[in-house]
Amino acid sequence: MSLATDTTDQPTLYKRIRADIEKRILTGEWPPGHRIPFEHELVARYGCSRMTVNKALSELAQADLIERRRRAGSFVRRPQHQSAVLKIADMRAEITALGRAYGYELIGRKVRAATAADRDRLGVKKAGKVVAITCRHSADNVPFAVEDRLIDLASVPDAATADFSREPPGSWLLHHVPWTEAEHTISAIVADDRTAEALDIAVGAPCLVIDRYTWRSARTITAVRLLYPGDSHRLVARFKGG
Amino acid sequence: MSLATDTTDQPTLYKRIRADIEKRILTGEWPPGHRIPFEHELVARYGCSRMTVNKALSELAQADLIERRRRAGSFVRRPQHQSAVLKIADMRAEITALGRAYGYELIGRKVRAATAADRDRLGVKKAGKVVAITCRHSADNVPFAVEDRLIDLASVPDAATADFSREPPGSWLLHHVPWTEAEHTISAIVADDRTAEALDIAVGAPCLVIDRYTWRSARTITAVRLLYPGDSHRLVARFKGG
DNA sequence: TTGACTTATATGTCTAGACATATAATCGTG
DNA sequence: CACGATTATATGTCTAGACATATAAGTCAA
Repeated sequence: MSLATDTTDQPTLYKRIRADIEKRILTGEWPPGHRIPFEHELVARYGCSRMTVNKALSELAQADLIERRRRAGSFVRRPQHQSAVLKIADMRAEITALGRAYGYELIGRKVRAATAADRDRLGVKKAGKVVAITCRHSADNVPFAVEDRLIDLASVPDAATADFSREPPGSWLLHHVPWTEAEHTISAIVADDRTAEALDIAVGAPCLVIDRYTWRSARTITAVRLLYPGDSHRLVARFKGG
Repeated sequence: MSLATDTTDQPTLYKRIRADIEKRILTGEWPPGHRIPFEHELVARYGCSRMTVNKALSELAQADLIERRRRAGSFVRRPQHQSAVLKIADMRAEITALGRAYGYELIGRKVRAATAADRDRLGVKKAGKVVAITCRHSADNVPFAVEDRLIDLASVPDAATADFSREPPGSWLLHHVPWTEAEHTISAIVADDRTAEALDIAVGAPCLVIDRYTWRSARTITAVRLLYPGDSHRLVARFKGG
């Protein structure tokens, strides 16, 4: 006998249970520290099997909204107020999503033996060959970002012969390297002469910097630095509220 | 008869299945587009019930590593190379995590009727009272960030009487507002006179800006702008690789 | 009071089924 | 050949059990 199934069962049962609990947490009805009803109580309330409420609670635990402790129960977690999910979209997707025309231009490309600076930047010890690429992304023919990239040819030999004059190296890598992990570092600088010219901004104007370091199973793939005009571009990160 | 359970079963079965598949994806053995064995095949391979492999695959789907399509099967997804999880930690936690001494200093605090600019910043229509707070966070007595915050008193009446001279408003809110959602915007500016003085940097030096807008169930709580010296501070975002 | 031992219990995982549902593939028909 | 109807099938959800395990709480002795 399911009593609390008032809402039309458009979503599935476990999703409704999850949404139900989530709502109570987000509205503050169940504040941090509050004990969620035990699984057997929810089973009784929703008139379903334990596996169903378990699935709902497990997902809430995975989303860090609740904490589950054996023998003790499930508790609303304190919000990690200041953590966020930042989505740095693919450059083309990012620009077209703004309803603007994407443009790409290769500025420089060079294959060379890795210098000490290159090795340091890629985080590799052994000497080897690398490709250094400089290019520019634009939106409606206005410079949007300049990209300065290093690809380790020991990890991605094909990059030596790839044609980056039409396809951005980021897109090319996305299609040629199966799966990667990455670390981003965000900082700010002021534009030097070269940057100012490339982005068509004033020398001394603020720039947002994203350094991305990418690897696959402990093997370095690429290191890239993206420079955005700081006053026009914005990264938006939305806290995952479920 | 479980054949492929070679590894010692320290973790649980579904976790081993998940890790197994994840490894093949991350190493590139199963590239994007590759079809994962059907559930019934995995059931046979691991000698377990369907619910167990289903749990493993569901979690991989939730992590966006695979895509599941009815009748067709489960497929390795193309890596969303450039999306990332950015963790903006609590200021105190962030600084102490760096092994540095956290310092806090209230610069200004004022309760006032919301001006048009305040309402715009908070995204509210009706006039009401707000608290405006300016403060500074430091690491080892060196300025780390300046904070400029607006709290909507209609949502958080207690903030009118809270003592922000010792406790940073961020921490106070964390303990007094049950659960919130937030949106972050990251940009770069150059320091003006006031900022330069507060952060003890040169006028014209780059600054990283984080604007955070926080609400709870469609109700505005606070809007805050954090300014970091751009060359010394870095936000690190790690791609979730599972 | 303190520490070691025991017990009760909530969660964690797993099973062997079931029916629902979306859709790829096939089959027929015009 | 093109297009609509049918069918087969993989996933999605759910059940009613089971045993494992961590641990809060209670018990008892030093």
